Amino acid sequence: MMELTRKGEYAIRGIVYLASRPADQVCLLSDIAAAVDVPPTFLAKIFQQFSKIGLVKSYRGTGGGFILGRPADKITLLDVVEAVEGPIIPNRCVVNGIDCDRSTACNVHPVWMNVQSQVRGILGKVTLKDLAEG
Amino acid sequence: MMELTRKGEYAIRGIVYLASRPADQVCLLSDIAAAVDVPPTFLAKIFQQFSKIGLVKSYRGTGGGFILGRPADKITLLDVVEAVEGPIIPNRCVVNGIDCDRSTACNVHPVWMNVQSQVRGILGKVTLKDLAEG
DNA sequence: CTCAAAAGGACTTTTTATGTCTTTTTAGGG
DNA sequence: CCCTAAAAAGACATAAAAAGTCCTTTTGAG
Ligand code: SF4
Ligand code: SF4
Repeated sequence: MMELTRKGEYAIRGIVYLASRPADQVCLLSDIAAAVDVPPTFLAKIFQQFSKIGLVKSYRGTGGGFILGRPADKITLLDVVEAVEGPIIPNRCVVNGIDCDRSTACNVHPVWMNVQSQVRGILGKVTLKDLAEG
Repeated sequence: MMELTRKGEYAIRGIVYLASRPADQVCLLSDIAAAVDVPPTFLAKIFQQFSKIGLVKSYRGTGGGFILGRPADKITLLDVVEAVEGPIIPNRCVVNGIDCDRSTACNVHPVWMNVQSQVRGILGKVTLKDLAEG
């Protein structure tokens, strides 16, 4: 259970690679895709999602490509994962507001809240800078 | 991401209910299913899985049903979840032996190992006894 | 022998994951 | 202004997993 999808794995590989390049250098999607071994059309979709929420900045047309949307130490693994996979939700009932009718009396509920909190804590402390360097 | 499937949720509800009953009382699957609001045929499959690995003990024929396979404080939430959902695997590369060719040089890899370890730690410390009582 | 209950296996349906393809927009350079 | 490069957008296509149903078989008590 709890398995990251390929989309998530590809997303991480792609943006970590981008973070490993000189910060001011615009990278072609096709180059990134080749470097991290991901189908280019699929990676394109992923980077479109990144672009919408500002994780990367895109330039169109000749000489276009991608750069990070902010410094690598200001983007966490949690940002990246949640961008493409949605929020970290170990169980439906941890979604704010939308909880099952049992949640008040349920002893399992707090366990999932705890899992969510711990996982978010771990992923939120790792930045692209950490991942791109050694 | 990391969402428990319905099967997992149903599994927990079912076995927690069983743990809340007197330990020596054989419970009908149909009663459990009704009590926790799960399709009986689906819950049957789940309890068959439990039975195979000894989480519950089953009795067939007239007067048959299910009881826990061992005391409620010796069954953890991790046991239950892994029984029906398989091992806790945040990413493919954390499976022992089966790792991607990048794993040695990959900085993300240890993060997933950490996530796996934390989640297993949390779920492994919660027993059915904890969940069945208050 | 009969009835009750779980076990097993074959199916079906729905949803999610994993892509591809085509067209459109944007931008730079001659 | 035109041509070309590159990302954005949207419509598909295919495959796999999730979620459940149905039918038959085994087992056991009375
Ligand atoms: S029964 Fe408990 S753990 Fe399950 S969805 Fe409801 S509140 Fe959450
Ligand atoms: S690239 Fe790193 S995180 Fe991704 S599967 Fe390989 S070892 Fe794991």
